[in-house]
Amino acid sequence: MEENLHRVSRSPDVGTHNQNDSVAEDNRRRRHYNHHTHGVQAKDSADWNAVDDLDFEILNFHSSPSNADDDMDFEIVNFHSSPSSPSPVVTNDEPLRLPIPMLGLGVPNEQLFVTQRSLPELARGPPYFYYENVVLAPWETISRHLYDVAPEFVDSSFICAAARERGYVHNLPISNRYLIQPPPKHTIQEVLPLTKNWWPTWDTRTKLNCIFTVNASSQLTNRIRSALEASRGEPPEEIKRYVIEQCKKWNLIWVGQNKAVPLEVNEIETLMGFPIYHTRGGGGISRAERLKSLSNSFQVDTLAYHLSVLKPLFPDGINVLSLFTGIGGGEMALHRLQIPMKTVVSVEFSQANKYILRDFWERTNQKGVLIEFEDVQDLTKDIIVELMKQFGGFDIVIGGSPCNNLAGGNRVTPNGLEGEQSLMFYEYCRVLNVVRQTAKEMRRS
DNA sequence: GCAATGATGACGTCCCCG
DNA sequence: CGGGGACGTCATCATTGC
Repeated sequence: MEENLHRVSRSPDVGTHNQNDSVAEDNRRRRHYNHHTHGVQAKDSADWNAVDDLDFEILNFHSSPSNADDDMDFEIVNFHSSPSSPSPVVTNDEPLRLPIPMLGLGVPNEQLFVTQRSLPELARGPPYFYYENVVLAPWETISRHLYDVAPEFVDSSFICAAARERGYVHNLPISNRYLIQPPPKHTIQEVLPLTKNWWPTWDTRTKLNCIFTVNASSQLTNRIRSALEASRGEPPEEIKRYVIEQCKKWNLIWVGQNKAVPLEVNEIETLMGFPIYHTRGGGGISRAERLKSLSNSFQVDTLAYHLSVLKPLFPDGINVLSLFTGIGGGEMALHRLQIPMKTVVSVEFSQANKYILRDFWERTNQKGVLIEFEDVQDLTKDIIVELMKQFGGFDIVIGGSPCNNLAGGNRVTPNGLEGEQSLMFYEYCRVLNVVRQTAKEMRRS
């Protein structure tokens, strides 16, 4: 398989090691990074962004709500790349630091804004790429395979009512981003107003945790209700602690007196930025499949915020290569941004997800062409080149590769980036390289 | 009856923070 | 240093559907 080439070229020792060694290596590296996480976080993340020697301007806004125009007190901080790391390239020894809070290059209504960044030469210019994965992925390796572009780490709880910590590696412009309207509600109680009637005062949650594939059982709801009914009035601290713990663990919401239940499918659809019934796909898709597909999806508002910079660049529409499409979070973002999709070439293994995307495509009366592939390995170099000649090239390659072997919940096959599903990352790289290389050749001729 | 689908609970490790 | 949180997988029953 071709991704072996990537793996062998990754570093001299990996090809001969088994998976456990590779995981151990990643763990060792992560511990090493963790050692460096103390200190000024903003500076750290800026340094990691500083893949060449240009400085960064970070604006910290402290605007007072009364007279925001006059009283705007902002400081411009110039961070220089550390003299101890003269190499402009992200290497194994370069520490990975997660920004705290996880605001990426800035999100609406928050104080941190990075107004410009410099990309490595190889990463600059179209076609654009946008790659996503979980925050605990081995980003130093991922970044190295994506032209050394530093990931943008964003927690979607700054944009919607559910947490979703993700890293996004992309070469998009970053100025003049905007949210699609209407902006998502920021709290659980706003998104699900009926819960307000039943939400106990001692449950102080306003945000949901990350949405997973696993679902709480109805037994748990019964256990919680029994525990609360046993005490009339204010429950004792011990009961409260137990209930809160379970609510957080299973993302429960209050829908009745002492009734804490798991989220319904259409509630998750709303939280993830999809219209309700998006994953119904015209029927025939089980509830379990819908929940799983949703938990694996993009948060659409977050994605659209990043992609919004494309709107003025492609007034006539855009050609999209969508890898690991899933339920079409990228397509939904572009659709809600009203960026016409002239062509979408989609790669998706799951039959249910293909139904969902096809149903979305038809239901929203898309004028463009939708071409589907099942296996990313069918997207050979020849086929990619042929598609590009047919449509005049792709404008963006978008996708989040599988995280099964990287996710914290996986206790069976936590094999890291070389795991059976997660190594699909290297296929994203392969395809992206072909697309960017071919685009370069097409421009020359 | 049988197969397909749903429900349930057990399972470990990393990272961060207070 | 201990607690909480993270795009999950599997075997085992129970239920549904033909």
